[in-house]
Amino acid sequence: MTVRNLNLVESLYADLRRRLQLSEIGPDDRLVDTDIAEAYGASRMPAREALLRLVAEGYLVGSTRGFVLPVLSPEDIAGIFELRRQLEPRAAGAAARDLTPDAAEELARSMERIHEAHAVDDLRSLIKANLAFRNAWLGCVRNRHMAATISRFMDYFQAIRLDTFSDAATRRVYVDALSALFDALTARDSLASQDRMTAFLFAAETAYLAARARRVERQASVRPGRRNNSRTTRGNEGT
Amino acid sequence: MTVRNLNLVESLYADLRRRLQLSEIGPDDRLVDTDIAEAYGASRMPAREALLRLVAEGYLVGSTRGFVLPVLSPEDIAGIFELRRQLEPRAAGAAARDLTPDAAEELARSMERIHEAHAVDDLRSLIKANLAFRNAWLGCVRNRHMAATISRFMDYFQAIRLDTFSDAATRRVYVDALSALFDALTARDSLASQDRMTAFLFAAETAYLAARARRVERQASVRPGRRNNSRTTRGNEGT
DNA sequence: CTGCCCGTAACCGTATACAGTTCTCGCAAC
DNA sequence: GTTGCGAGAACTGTATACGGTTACGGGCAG
Repeated sequence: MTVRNLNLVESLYADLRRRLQLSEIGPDDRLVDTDIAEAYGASRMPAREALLRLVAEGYLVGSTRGFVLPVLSPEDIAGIFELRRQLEPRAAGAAARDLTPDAAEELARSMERIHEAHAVDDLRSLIKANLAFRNAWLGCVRNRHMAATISRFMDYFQAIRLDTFSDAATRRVYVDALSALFDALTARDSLASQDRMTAFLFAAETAYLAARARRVERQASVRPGRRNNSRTTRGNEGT
Repeated sequence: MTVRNLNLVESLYADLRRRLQLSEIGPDDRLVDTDIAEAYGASRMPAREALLRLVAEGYLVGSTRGFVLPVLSPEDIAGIFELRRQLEPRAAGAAARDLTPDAAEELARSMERIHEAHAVDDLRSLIKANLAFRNAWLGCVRNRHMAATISRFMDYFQAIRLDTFSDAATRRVYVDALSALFDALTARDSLASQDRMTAFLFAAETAYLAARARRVERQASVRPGRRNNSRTTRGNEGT
């Protein structure tokens, strides 16, 4: 039991990250090391280390009562999207150039699923297909540091994906922009891919800000003041 | 003893990172959690967690015999510099725009120290002044994610700074490029800062590659084949 | 002298234990 | 009904312990 396949903390980390990407962990969830450890049949340490790693990477913040999702400030959001605009157009251009046939097929499949899910309001499927689409083109980016960095900044927004996609009109704009990007990528047109990625990012930022506004408003109405629930977020964002 | 100021692993991490930045930890050093723990009067766990965090961020790789510096492949180097070229010109432009008087003074002091250290071949001082220069302008970058990301990718190259600076001719080119950047920054000229940062990065890449070649050559001559010392690097670069 | 083999020590990964801190909830007073 | 307070639970941070794996080095055979 001591060593199953290889490295317990690694698999715990991977699974937690997957759950974050799939939006399975929401803003109201609290992650506690003992719970996770129990769920995986491990002890506290591996769970704790996996959580701390997620904290170090900015996916979670520690509080005195479990680990929770960070609340991104408007400055954070603007900053992260500024970064993404610096990196992703370039990466998309590279992906268009180095696109493999397999990846092109995967992109097409994912795009198809995105359209379907969008049509029938299936948010879960939409999130999954969106993730598959992302992984497909990022997989063609040769620069692994570039791909990893982009992945990381994308994931900051995965947590409230459900909110992002809940509004059909906003979602429409998002899907259209993605569709245009898809065309450029599969045409293997680097320049067009760059441009459309830029456009897509602006659409994504708008969608995110709208979702965030809805969420804040909802929270304000649900919680009529009583008991300040201010997280003692002493998180760090280290790096 | 249990809680000194706040968070032991945090201070261990910070100190280790500082030592990495100051090139105090070289490619031949092996970091072992028990040693570090003892040196700081703590137990293994905090030391271990600090080390694992450094591994997760790509500063170290774990082996079965302690933690060591990763050996960057040519692809890694090219990739990281590609990233830096995407980010740092933009950041330098922002810094030029938002430069504070304090920061300008600090830049001037650092630049002075860089010239002095360069003149007298004082590599340690050069590294320190170089770091101070970097921190001064990065401190004016409002986008904290941008600044943090840049810092991180810069630090990948700190480990063999001594080698980078050991050759006077190479160093000359490096310092000249930095000097040009300094002029643009203190003139608060965003466009010129962008351009000169781009030029500086090419100079830095050249310097790094030259240093790396020297190091590889030196290693090859010292170690006449015998006993492959291939680190079992199962490190990951997670992110 | 050289190459192989095996014992040993070093080091990692995981588990368990304990102390300190902070939130929560119930209870009592107003 | 509301508010203040205190005991206990919950959770984190750190320490210690143990088993397993792998590199290292000395001894023996060739």
